[in-house]
Amino acid sequence: MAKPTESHESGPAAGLRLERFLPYQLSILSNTISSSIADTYEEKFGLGIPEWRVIAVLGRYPGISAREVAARTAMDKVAVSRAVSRLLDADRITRQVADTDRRRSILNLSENGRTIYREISPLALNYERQLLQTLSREDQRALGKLLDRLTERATQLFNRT
Amino acid sequence: MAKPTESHESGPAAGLRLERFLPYQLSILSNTISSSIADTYEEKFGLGIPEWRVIAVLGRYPGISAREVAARTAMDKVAVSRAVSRLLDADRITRQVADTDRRRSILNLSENGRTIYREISPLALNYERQLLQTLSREDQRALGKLLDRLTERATQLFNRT
DNA sequence: ATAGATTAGTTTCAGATGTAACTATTATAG
DNA sequence: CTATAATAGTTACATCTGAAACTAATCTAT
Repeated sequence: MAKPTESHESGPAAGLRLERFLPYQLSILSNTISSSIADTYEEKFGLGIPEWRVIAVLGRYPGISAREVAARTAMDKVAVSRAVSRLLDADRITRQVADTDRRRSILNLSENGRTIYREISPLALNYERQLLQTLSREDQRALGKLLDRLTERATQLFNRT
Repeated sequence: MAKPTESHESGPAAGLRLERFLPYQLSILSNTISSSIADTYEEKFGLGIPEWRVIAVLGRYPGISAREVAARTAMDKVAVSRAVSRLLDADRITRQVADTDRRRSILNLSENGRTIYREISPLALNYERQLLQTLSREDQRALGKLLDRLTERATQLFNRT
């Protein structure tokens, strides 16, 4: 595999190297992690990431509506609807109609779903721990802050037309 | 919107809060940034992210093959193939057959493609700059290192069956 | 030289995803 | 009250995407 001649470019584009470009780096990192996790969820529980997110949030906030699930998972309502319908099919959650507002659903983990939640949560946390092991405590804290700040900033930049 | 009762859970799953879960945070951040950028590329140049990545890498490494593009963009060969065929249709790149190996293609930006590259690169870099503005120089450097280290680590963890 | 294995790239099929349209219900303005 | 708007959730459609099968060319071992 011959090393390709690097362009002797200069001018406006000279600084753009994909592998140093933050959005690209983030995308690679996020995809690597997500697909690694997705493989585990899929293999062990037959769960996709959207379904897993719904379970995670229902484990923590029982009885919320699909709308609230969407808000807490950054999924859109269509994705939630689909995930919910699969989880219902597999008897992993239950749904009732809210009697105060009959448009609204009340979602809960079924016994089955709770079992999955209890089994999968430690796996998730363990995976995260393994990832973070490569960083010092201090770096871990720093990372969290940096990501929070960037997320806020990205949302700002995104929301101006 | 009533605040949902928080689960009084304890035990193995007690620590899992989605919004503090690194894979989730990364996914949100990456998606926010990517879709913000994608909108710009799409609106101004009619380019999707895969096409943009191919252009970016060909701008820097003219004459490489589809296989090498894939290696440098972390796209799979199918995605590259599709991006290449769209770029060819739009006359943004050229393709010749390598005479040393007639399976291999030799890809280059067309004049048209070079123009796009020159226009879009500064936009990309500018967007990145705007993002990073929220961080001090030092934090920017720290971020880069942290992401590199995590990426390496994630690849490790991912590649062991 | 030639059979089998590898590699580059494309095509196909099936499932995932996003946008917009739609249904049912509740809220609001007059 | 009633008409209109707004909200929760689902469905339909069109596009995207990944995995696997496929084609063509090259390599390798005998």
